[in-house]
Amino acid sequence: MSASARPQRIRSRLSPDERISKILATTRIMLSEKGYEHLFTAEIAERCGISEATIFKYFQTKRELLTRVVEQWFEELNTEKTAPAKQSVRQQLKQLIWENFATIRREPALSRFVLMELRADPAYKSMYIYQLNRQYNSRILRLLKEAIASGKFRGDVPVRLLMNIIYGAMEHETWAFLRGEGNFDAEAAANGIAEVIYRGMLKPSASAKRKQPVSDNAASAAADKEMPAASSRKPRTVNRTAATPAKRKKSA
Amino acid sequence: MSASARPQRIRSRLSPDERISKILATTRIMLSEKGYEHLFTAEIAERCGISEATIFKYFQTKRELLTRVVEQWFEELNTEKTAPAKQSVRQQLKQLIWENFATIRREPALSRFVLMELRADPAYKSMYIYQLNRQYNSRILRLLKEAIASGKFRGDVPVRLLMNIIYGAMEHETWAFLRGEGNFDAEAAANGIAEVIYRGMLKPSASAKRKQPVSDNAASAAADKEMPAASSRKPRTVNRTAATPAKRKKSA
DNA sequence: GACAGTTAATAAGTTAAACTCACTTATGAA
DNA sequence: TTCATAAGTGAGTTTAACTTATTAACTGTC
Repeated sequence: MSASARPQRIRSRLSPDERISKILATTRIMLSEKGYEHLFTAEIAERCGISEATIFKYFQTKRELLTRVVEQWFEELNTEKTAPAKQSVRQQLKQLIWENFATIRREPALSRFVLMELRADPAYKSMYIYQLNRQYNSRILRLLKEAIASGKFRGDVPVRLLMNIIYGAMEHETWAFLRGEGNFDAEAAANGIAEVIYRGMLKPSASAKRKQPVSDNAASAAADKEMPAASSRKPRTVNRTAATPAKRKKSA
Repeated sequence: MSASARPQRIRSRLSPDERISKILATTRIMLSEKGYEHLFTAEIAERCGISEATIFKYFQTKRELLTRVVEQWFEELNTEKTAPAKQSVRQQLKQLIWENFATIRREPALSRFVLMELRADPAYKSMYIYQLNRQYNSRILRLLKEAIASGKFRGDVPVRLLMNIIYGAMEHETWAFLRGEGNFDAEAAANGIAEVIYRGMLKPSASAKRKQPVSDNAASAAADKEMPAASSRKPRTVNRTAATPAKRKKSA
């Protein structure tokens, strides 16, 4: 076999931007497939059809590469705005929580990486991903602030605490799923969380409208209209990526 | 200097139990000092005055060693029971949450390890630490169940969800601290979480006792009486330690 | 269409830290 | 005193992230 056997190095030689895109895209797919702890730079390189050294030409560390992947993901998420749909606060809250669950379900590996690795990073708050995360959370934040400002919600609980309750609850509802223990009921969970928060925050005076029907199924399906503008707050002076390398990185 | 210079190998040669105890104790101290990502088996060995190989004689992996450390910690925590103090549900809830915060503050590094590493382990639910964690949580769980059973709390929200809300909230309130960004206000956070949960769960009918004074400071200081027995549920068929090695562990 | 300068890409390393194994030696029982 | 047992270790191996010296693909110039 092999008539004209020339090993012929058909090296592709892309522009940095193209190469970086390709590495990021491949990494994202592989991260979803294998999960963080089973993802190796050597394999990423192989799948990209390049050498490992090339990856490290464009990314200082493996961690930086993964962080960039997650940043891209969040940028996507922050683009696809959903409808603010004139609903009750109660329904909006549930809807936003449900959407958050949907995001986690769509990308378990990426979510896991954020929760496990990035959030615990000592430099987290100075990372770009922190800003992106804030932006992602801003819809719920705005809803809560408005509900308080308008007098529907009580003013004696800090919004920050409310956010922590809501996001903490979502994460906890989600851990078994992220561990690979099967699906979770986003509908029920979103409803439950929204319910407790809503009832816990409703102003006593506002309970003229007594005994609302607590059930509220359906209303899932993520809508996709535009939102005014409002949330185009730019990251302040934040390192794009660049956090603690934490691992190795000798001779810095 | 050095009159009778004899290198003299004063090898200690302890019994397995003693050696294991010493390694565990040393590891716990070092984990608190350095944190998980900067803790190396070589250093642990050095501080124990033994060779690295000895550590691996008694612990299959570094992860197993750390897991054992955390198990011991939880066993301690589950022993030091605090007073059930006949207080209102609202006050008990706050108190228990506050105690949980106090535990995290006392051992940030151990807490971080549990939250970051163990909880995300695919085998988490079959690990001994999962049982210990359940036992640790059982006080809040019991409180909630009783509040529901007695009719004080509504019955339309699953206790599991309530637990997730409470523990999720605590974790989120705690992350900045665990990242090393300074202290947190356990008093305020415990009060806020208890407040939202309590109001969110209170049965409408029970609001005859209208407008309770919401403030409720002090009441911190962990008491330390005994509790009946009640929570001596044995771990079912659960591996002591033994989870996914996840890293290395070749030629298994 | 040869030449040179630039820079994408890589082969062949190095390093760190978890883990292994063949061997050594303290100890206690006979 | 001897010897079996098992605690302990020195000197590895392995793996996967990261480095560096070098090669060669492309670009513009004449």
